Amino acid sequence: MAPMDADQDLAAILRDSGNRMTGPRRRVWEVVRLADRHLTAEEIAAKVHANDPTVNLASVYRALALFSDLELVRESNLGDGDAARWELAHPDEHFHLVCRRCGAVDHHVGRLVEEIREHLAGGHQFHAENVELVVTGLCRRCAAKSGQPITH
Amino acid sequence: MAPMDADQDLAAILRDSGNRMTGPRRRVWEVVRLADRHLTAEEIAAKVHANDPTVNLASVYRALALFSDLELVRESNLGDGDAARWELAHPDEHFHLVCRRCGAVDHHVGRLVEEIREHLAGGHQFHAENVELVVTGLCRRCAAKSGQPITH
DNA sequence: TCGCAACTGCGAATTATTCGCAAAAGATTG
DNA sequence: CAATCTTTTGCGAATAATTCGCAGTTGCGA
Repeated sequence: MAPMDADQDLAAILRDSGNRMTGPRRRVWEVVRLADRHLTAEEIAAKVHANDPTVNLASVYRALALFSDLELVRESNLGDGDAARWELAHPDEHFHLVCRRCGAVDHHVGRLVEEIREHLAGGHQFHAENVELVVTGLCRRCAAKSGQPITH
Repeated sequence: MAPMDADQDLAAILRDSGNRMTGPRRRVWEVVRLADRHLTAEEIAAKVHANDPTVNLASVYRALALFSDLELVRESNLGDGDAARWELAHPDEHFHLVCRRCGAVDHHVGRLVEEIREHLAGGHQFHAENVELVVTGLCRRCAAKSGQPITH
């Protein structure tokens, strides 16, 4: 998908939802779309600034909130309590493996989330919309050297 | 379990882990132990204040952090991004159903979390310690009156 | 090209949580 | 049961992520 197509797509989605295509939104969209992993708002802002240093952090937050409403991106709070992360809202359901020692976040695509949805669909008096599954523990590398002091 | 027993238990656990039994800790423990649902730090502090208004909010946070280390309580971030909630770390695995409209949090005990653990135990290069599953959507009551404006 | 609502940058406000520090209180020992 | 040593507390200030208010700017339909 060439950049311009993605631009056109975004412009169309925005227009159809009564919003405008703007510089900050285009820049944020580029960054999130090309990211290979979760990014915090600060990280996104930093990458945006590489192209256009005039874009404000508040506008990054506003763009992300809008994209989230439009279900273009997905916000997750990965348990560490601190900063939220954003990623492209691709259709594959997945969950996150967060290493409590080194902080690495691994995506894991599989049927698990679907199974949870199915489980909930049967009999539960709850209309599930969003399933957020975060597993914390030790990644392979950190499990290997377990016992050593934690250095962040 | 009479209050004094729980006190004794807490005192023993604290002593064995090289910590001291103190007034603030006892009060926070009482509140969390008797709570029938998740509480935020502010809510816990308010209930603690009913018994002893001199206990500081910072001490509530410190007590909760300690209890969390000792695996007496469990902290969850229920996706809304804002304040964390605490609950007793009972052995039943469970997950949370959060209504995005009225904010109600429902506990759900079942085999689901165990199944997730089993799923992860097989073949994944990750040592899972904590599974946090938060499902957001609409509770029965709110799903019924869906379409009406959201009033928090 | 005009006009106006939508959007932005800026800086200040909010809110949950943590920190530093001096004073207070538990445990331990004599 | 007093002395002491260490942990813990209360307090208020510091942090940090996110949001808000507002005046100025900009996208875009007419």
